[in-house]
Amino acid sequence: MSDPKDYKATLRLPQTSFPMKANLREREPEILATWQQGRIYDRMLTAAAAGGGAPFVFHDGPPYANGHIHHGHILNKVLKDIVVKMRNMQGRPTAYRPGWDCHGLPIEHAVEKEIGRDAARADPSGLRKKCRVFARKWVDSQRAEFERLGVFGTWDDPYLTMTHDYEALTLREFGRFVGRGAVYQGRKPVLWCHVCETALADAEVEYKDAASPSIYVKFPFTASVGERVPELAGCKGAVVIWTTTPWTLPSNLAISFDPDAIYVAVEMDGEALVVAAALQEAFFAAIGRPELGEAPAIASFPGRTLDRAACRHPFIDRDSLLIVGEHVTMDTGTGCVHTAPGFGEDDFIVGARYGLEAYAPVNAQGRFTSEVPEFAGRVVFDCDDDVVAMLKDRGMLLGHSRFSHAYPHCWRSKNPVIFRATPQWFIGVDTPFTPDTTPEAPARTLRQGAQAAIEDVQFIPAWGRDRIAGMLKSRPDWCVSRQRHWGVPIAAVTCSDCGTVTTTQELIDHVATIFEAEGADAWFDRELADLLPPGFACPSCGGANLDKSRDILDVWFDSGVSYAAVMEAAHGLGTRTDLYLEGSDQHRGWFQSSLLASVGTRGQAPYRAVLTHGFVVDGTGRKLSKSEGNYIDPNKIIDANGADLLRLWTAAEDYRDDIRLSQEILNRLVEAYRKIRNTFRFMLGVVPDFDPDVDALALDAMLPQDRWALVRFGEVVGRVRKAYDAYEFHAVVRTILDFLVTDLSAFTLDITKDRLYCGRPDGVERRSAQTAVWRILDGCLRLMAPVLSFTVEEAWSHFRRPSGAPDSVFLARLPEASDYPVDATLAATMTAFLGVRDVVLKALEEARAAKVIGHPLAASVTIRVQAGTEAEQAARFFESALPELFVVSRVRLEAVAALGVDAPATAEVAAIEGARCARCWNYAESVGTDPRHDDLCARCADVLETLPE
RNA sequence: GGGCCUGUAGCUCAGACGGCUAGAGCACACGCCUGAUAAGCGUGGGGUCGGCAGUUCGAUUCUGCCCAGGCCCA
Repeated sequence: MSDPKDYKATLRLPQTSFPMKANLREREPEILATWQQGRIYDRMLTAAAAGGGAPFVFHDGPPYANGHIHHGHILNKVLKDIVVKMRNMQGRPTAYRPGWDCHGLPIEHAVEKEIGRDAARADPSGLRKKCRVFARKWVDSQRAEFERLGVFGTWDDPYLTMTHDYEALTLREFGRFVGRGAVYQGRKPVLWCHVCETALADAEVEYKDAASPSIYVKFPFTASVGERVPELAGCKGAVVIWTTTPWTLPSNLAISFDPDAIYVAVEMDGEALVVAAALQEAFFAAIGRPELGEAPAIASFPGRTLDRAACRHPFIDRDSLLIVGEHVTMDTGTGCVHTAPGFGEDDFIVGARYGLEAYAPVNAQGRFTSEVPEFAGRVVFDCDDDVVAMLKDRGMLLGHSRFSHAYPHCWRSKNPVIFRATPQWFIGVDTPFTPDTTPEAPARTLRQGAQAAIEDVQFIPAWGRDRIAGMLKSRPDWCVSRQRHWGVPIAAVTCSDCGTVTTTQELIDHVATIFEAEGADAWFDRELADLLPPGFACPSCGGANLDKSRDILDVWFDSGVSYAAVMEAAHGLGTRTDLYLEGSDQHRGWFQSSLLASVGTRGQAPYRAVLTHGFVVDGTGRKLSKSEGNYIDPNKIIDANGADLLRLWTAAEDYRDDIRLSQEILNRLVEAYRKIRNTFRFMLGVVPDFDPDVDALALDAMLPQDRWALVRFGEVVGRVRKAYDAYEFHAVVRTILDFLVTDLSAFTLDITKDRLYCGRPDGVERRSAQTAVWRILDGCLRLMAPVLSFTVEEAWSHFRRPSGAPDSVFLARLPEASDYPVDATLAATMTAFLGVRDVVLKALEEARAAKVIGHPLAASVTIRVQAGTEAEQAARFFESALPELFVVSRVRLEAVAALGVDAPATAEVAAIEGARCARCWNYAESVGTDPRHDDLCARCADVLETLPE
């Protein structure tokens, strides 16, 4: 007789070339290369289309082509990729054409820094060419980073908002708004540096502490005040405002009140002063009359009472309208807010509601124009003291001090900036119109149209609709012009004879045609005469002395028309896409600009569904920032653990809320990843000699416990598919992981080891287990492919597939629940049985603790169940398999009339007597009964006889 | 300050017309195994369901306020 160890060679122990160590850092790039060489993305689309399923139209929101990608990009792109792969694997061909937003200030800013401001100003065309190169560089960089994540798409043919055709289309879409009369030229306050003589973007200002004058000013009542508030009829008095910019007082057109707040009129020195009740005390203290802080009011009324009444301007011969606005706050001042629509954003918005003009008698150098004769020609900041003096002379000044606060300064000149109303182009949201595409529809405004359109959109999560609706409700007209160079120029001309500024759809279409051939650079490079339609003249005076407009379009307009540029124009995929998927900041950004662009021209939303995800935050829920030290470099994660870990992270977290990222979370995910990988590996290891075409057993030939595994997996498949359809990827991961851990690793795979290792290689017992494992592995791989793309593809390449199965998992379909048996009776029996099993496992643990046994195969178990219960029925059903199901050597089952405990069963564990089979390690009475193998059980002896030497 | 949203064990997630001792996986502790081995199996501990009020016979689940955090505005 030989050494017992030799029997190991007679077992079918797990064997696979799929390595335990993932080493994704090296392996993922190899897999990427095979995808590229095999054109797997293209073939995936073809395979999906083969089933005749309806295409799913998905449209990528373009990231900004500047800088390396960060976690937010990763989250977003991987979510999109999961959608694309999942849909294709459902048989719905889903193309993914990534895009980039290429125009705009940040790039222009960066290039300007590089070449210097003077050079940029002197040669806009040269600046644009450098911007184009800069954007292209980052497109290439980000593309490589996105591809490394395993994201499928037409990376060799992305859409860029700076290509000729895109620029032309952007302008044409703008022309459609012009054509229907929705575009007007108006004025709007923008941040302005009077030293640089230029408009600034928010990103170009720095806030620094500065001391400003702080003054309280009286605006005397007109008779209208007494008409609204009877107590004040015929009474001498004034509304009191507070400001830190005295120079804006000549431009005051109104005073804003909080409509709901209570205001009081308090007598001081024979005069009624109106301030907010909440600020009465602070106000009188500030002007040195604290004794009036709690003085009784002559009158008390909500702000709305004074709506559209008027006061007199303190030193100019005109009225100041009393209005209400929600921007009024009660933290400082008097609650009565000085409103100069030409010099403040809030002022402008609230003023527009009352039809007040953006009055701004200040030129580009920051000097008053002749409209303000007292100060004409002087820089506004230098006039503060004189304004104060003038107020004092007229008895309109109530208090004067210095006030230190954060004030915006120009990033370049370091001078304080002002808001200044400048000419801009607007798309009116309250102008009624009829969309081009549905001329028969009744006219309505862009606002109304957009509000109606989102009713027909599915929002995931549902509150997205409320959020957009809230913004639509209060949004002002869309200011679409910018005083910049890097963008799509607004094709407009100024008549040097009469000063009229003109743009028409005809002009725009003509220019757009030139852009198609030469790009928007043509506007800068060519003479105006070359750009105009033949015979074009000033529509106002007929003059031909025209100048080019130097404004460009808001980049949100560029990306807002991407649905038209990409889906309609390029792919012919119709005017409405199935899904937009972006971060929740895009409710104000791209979701809204796209909505307005589409509703304004086509009368409908550009999307059928909008999915939003939250932002990436750290382990405690705070935003990530490099200065806070809570930033984890994504490249380090990829280097250490592979892109699949980031894909798993993306999928495993519930993106509807903010998504947390921390080292602990990554560590947990690494554990989960290992579990998944090891389980795949084990399953691959037990089926290397299983040919699904010839070795698979029919369901009724399988052992019931194996059949149950398929029933159970069918439930998992159903749940996972439902989760995919609802875009609940964290439920996908959770469902699969729980199944893998609980049902497979700890049960099915554990209990079938004996049959898989020791059973006759082609015997029914072994083939039954292999059939279950093979089918579950096959299904699991396909289910997980959209998430763990690299790992699954790797596993798939080590997996023995049926003949004719595709070589890439992405050419396969997701499994369907109907691929697996449904057997409610078997499922219920197993559920009852698992209750009994828990009792046995606990008893085994106690026996282990008491040193009665070590390995469970050394145990003999006696279980008692109550007669007539589900537990008895289940135990009887599995009676012959009980040792296997408990992984013990012997089980005695007894049914008793009364169990006496509140449990489905009781169990007693004893150390087993007898001999242990040297091959399968079971203690069996049959050991030694076969004379040819005196150290083996009967089963193993039989098996050994059938094995070739 | 406003709009929208979030807050259940160390981590990721379930849950509930308001009603039994609030669940799972991981992590942790202890133990077993050494024929999934930089693996595998078992058992166990752990939560005043962000806080405070209110409605109710009863609230983690409904309402209000507060605190913490996020996005977008201001």
